[in-house]
Amino acid sequence: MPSRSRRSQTVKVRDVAREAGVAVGTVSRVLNDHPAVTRELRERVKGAMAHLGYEVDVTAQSMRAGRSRLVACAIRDFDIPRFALFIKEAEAVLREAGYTLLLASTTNRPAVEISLLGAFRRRRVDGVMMTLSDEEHRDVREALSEAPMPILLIDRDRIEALDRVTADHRQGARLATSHLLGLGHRRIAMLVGDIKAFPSRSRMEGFRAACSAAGITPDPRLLRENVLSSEDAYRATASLMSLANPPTALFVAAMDMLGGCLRALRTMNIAVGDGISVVAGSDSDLAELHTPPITAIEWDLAAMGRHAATMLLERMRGDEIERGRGLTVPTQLIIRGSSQPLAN
Amino acid sequence: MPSRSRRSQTVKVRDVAREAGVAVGTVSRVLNDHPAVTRELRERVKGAMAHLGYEVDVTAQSMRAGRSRLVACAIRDFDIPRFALFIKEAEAVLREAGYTLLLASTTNRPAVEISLLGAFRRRRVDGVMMTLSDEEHRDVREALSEAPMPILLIDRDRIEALDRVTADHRQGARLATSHLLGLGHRRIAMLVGDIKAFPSRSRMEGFRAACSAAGITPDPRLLRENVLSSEDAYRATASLMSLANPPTALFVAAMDMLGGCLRALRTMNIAVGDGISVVAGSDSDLAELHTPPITAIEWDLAAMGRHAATMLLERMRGDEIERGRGLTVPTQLIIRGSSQPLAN
DNA sequence: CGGAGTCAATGAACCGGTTCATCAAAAGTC
DNA sequence: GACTTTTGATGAACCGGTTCATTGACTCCG
Repeated sequence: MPSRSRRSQTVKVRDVAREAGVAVGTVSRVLNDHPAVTRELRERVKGAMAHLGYEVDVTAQSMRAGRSRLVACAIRDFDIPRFALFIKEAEAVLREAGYTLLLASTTNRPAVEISLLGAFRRRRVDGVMMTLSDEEHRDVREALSEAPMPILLIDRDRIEALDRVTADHRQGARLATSHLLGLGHRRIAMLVGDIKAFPSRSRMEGFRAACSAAGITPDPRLLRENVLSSEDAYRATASLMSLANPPTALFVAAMDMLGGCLRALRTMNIAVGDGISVVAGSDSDLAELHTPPITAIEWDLAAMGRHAATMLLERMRGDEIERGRGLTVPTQLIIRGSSQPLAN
Repeated sequence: MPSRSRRSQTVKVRDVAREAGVAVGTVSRVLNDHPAVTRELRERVKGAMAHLGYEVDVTAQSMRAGRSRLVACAIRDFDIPRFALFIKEAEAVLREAGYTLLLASTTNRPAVEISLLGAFRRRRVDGVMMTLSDEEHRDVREALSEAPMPILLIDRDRIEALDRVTADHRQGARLATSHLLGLGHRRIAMLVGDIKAFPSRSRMEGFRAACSAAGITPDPRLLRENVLSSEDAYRATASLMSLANPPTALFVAAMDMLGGCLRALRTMNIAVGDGISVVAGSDSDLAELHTPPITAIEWDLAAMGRHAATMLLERMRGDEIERGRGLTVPTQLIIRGSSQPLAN
């Protein structure tokens, strides 16, 4: 059937009403399961709908209702493998509740974040889950405060007015660092991502907390920030291992950067575990199946996705809830062969 | 500013028109860059918009225009890491063209696929990119043929009327199999996913083609279909290696299944390369950085995403193009240490 | 039996844009 | 200078649902 003719002959509430011999308002009531319709009419209307092959136009519903049943998710970059778990679970919860997920990537740029917020607003999106490249950015904060729909932050914590779901990166980094210190390491290098964002910031805090608890002052030359890609991790690792006094342990604290780090060590012929201890900031098949397997920090991203969607749904429902609720999922350290006692 | 009061005082075209002292039609023209507006009025209207903080309501536009500027992407399961690359690139191309991406997962079930098509239609989605669990499924085919918007298939090839973007899995599998045969292997086990879907089907074809070219008849006990998760791969590998006459080479031809396979081999203390040769159906950090590194098939998923989005955009534009265009990206074999000559 | 109250059903108005028939003014033509 | 054509601007009608004031029928109660 050619689409042109279909379009012109789509069935509307009026047609259903005529077919069933009722008013359009009654058809609308049936569509929305309004109780004030007699069983008989309800059946008749449903029969007419089935007979004519009627389908509601969600656009028209949205326009009148002022809500779209769309929820947007904007994250830095959704080719981060484990992050897909978050999205998957969130989508499942949202779809269950009748919402459809809109996806966009911010590429970690404030300007994109702001323009996306505008696009979501123009689409009358009912709720937003997102990360932010810089929580202190003036224009971003302004755009957030002007947004008419609820916004939930993913792994960000600095904007008190907004709900958020975070992982306890501070704790994870503290565990990892203490573990390495307990093995005798003193020269521990750390690779983190954008220090303006909560995850890297709190990992750094955890690292420093563990160091100072052990009475150690970290060597600033061993701390590398802004490691945002696997290539960055490669370069940072190569640079660290070329120092006159290289680290004895490497804490690759950013997500999904382990590959670049291991690649550099392999290129330089440095044995993991033996030549240098390695701890990864997030778990993966790679960490688990590497030789030796890599000690890693782990947390439940699927649960984060579920919680995020659930909290956002509550907020969209307009329940009277205090502003800026936070939920934190715990992190844990999985100790494997890549972290070894310091030789001699 | 409380959101309730905002909602009631949103600025509309009427307000802009009044402020600028023009008709609503003129405001609409300015919004849509219609040429028949004098520079002076255009400026005045834009000034009024800026002054009042006007923002179009995309919902209202969609309703009148009959199109939503939404494109839906539905795939089996978007926690397949490398697949995220496809989505990322597709989203970038679509956003550039003014479209927003809707995301949903089909969980590989025909019923879900059909219901999603309904949901997309009700939302007046302008185009769809999707995978299918079973291209021969009657109800799915019917739902596809009744869809009023263009649909592009991702890595599926059986529905002639629809555009498609595929990878040359047949070639990849042929290369991998020939490589193993060339190393002397005769008992080659193969793990594939759902044989009803194009990727697994064509991988199997490539495998058989390579075997028969070498005059070899594959042992059916070594062919395991329906390996859909890492756990399935674990079980299949364990079962294969427990055979009285186990394979000497393992072709893990499904995407992202390598982890489960390697886990099983490690549990059973079978050395990769030495005890058994392994070839992976898709590349990954794990394949590259494993000891020994894993020979793998590789193709450009980012390019697939770009092509898919571009082809769909052309189709949505209504260009007069022949139906059912297909684009295939090549596959190649990256030979690494996990595939070794058969001992003795 | 009359009046209040309940309930189902009605259909016009509305949501916020776009479209298009219509018109006035300016430009072009002879 | 009169007539045609072009161009810019107008605003009512429309897209396809939902909402709500109104109506008519029926129930309840004194």
